[in-house]
Amino acid sequence: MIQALRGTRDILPEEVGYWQLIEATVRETLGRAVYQEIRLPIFEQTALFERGIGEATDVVGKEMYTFSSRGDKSITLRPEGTAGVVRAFIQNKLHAQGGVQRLWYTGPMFRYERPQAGRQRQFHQVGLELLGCDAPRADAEVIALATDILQRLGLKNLELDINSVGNGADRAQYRAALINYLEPYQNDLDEDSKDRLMRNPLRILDSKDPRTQEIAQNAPKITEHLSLESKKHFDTVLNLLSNLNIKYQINHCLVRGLDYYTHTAFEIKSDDLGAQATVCGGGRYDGLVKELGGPETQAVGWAIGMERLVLLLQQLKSNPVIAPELYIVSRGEAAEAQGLILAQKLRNAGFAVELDLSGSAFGKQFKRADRSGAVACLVLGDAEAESKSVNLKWLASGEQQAIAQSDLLGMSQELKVKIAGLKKP
RNA sequence: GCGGGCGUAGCCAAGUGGUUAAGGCAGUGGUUUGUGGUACCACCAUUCGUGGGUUCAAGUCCCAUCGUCCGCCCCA
Repeated sequence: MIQALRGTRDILPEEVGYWQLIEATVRETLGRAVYQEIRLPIFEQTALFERGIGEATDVVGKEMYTFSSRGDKSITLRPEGTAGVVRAFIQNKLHAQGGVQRLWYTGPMFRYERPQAGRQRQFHQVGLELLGCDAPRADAEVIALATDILQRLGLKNLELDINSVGNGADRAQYRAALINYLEPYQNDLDEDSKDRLMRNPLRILDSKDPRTQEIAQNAPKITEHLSLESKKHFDTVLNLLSNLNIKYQINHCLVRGLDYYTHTAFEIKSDDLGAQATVCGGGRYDGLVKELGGPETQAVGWAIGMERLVLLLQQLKSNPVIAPELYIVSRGEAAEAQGLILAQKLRNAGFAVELDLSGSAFGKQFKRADRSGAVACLVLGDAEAESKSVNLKWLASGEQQAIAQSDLLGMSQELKVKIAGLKKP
């Protein structure tokens, strides 16, 4: 048997209701904030990610699906969305429209990793980018939209962690201070952290190794090494969040894994997900547009992991099912033909109609009608076919009434009201 | 990439070397050939993820492989 590749998954009808709920909530919430959807290619030139995300990051270093296409061009399945949005922003000269660009996207991303709960090789994100604004209000708006979406989905037990990684100069200065602090402890650090000491010392703060954590505890904090301007930006963002009644905690160890982040970095986490706890991650990336060849453009954004959101929603509510309102039971050649026509007409009139195609005994068809969750049956046998009528049977009460087929559509308003009243919530 | 757990029908499972692989849900047929929801009856794995091996005998032990889950790592 040929099966789906490791780390990929089928999303079956029993699960897809959650996805649709998330998509509808995102579309509505972001629509109200006047963000525009953007749809982008799933693969790009490898150089886009190498330059955008950073050569030293794990994502670029060991997790990309990279291959050469005919003609030797190196292409990569996108491991995240921001680099592509920025590429499109530059290529289509969206900056020429002036003002800010508010964009969102959704779709599959690809990273070659060991699969785990909440972690696939093909996974899905919905993400948002606000380009062309350096005001702290932009950071706050973007974070508020993320918490809105999660709240409207009914999710509880979420925590917002926030930190500032400053601008390039702040970071260089902090990096030196951190290395200076860590060097005496070099031999006490875990293996990964030793490797990172020169390459990417900020990530050491994130280590889960107990001894390393102990050392990191007393490390200098980046917020103490920010320039006045950076500090002011961070404080303002925090203030604005408080004004919006958004609870946060400053996490001095929060350092995101992609190189392009500047100033604000944040994560929304859940305790109900195991090791892959981050539902939403994002931050400001003031240097990326320029780095990729565009004009100097400040920007801020985030991405939400859809699979992780689905996992949380599944703990909260059952999958919305699509039940028919009307179920058509028919038997006999003429009746079956008429049933098909009625089904089409009723569907066009706005009813959810399931047609029993089995041709089996009436008893069996009624049994299926029951299980389908339908409110009423339309029954057609030889007698009804002969008289061009139909038996309308209400399944809860068992009441039946004979109706001329030609009268059925004229009654549709009345039927809709009655069905709505009888529908199971 | 590293370490560990698991893999019996569509789903949940019992089974711990002795030969017919429990049970439940779902499904199909019947009691009921024009009327359902209940009940009862029957059917539903020559086979235990896959491939090798050990043994007189393997779902049960060993090896490999695939998948899945947990942790590391990474991140959404």
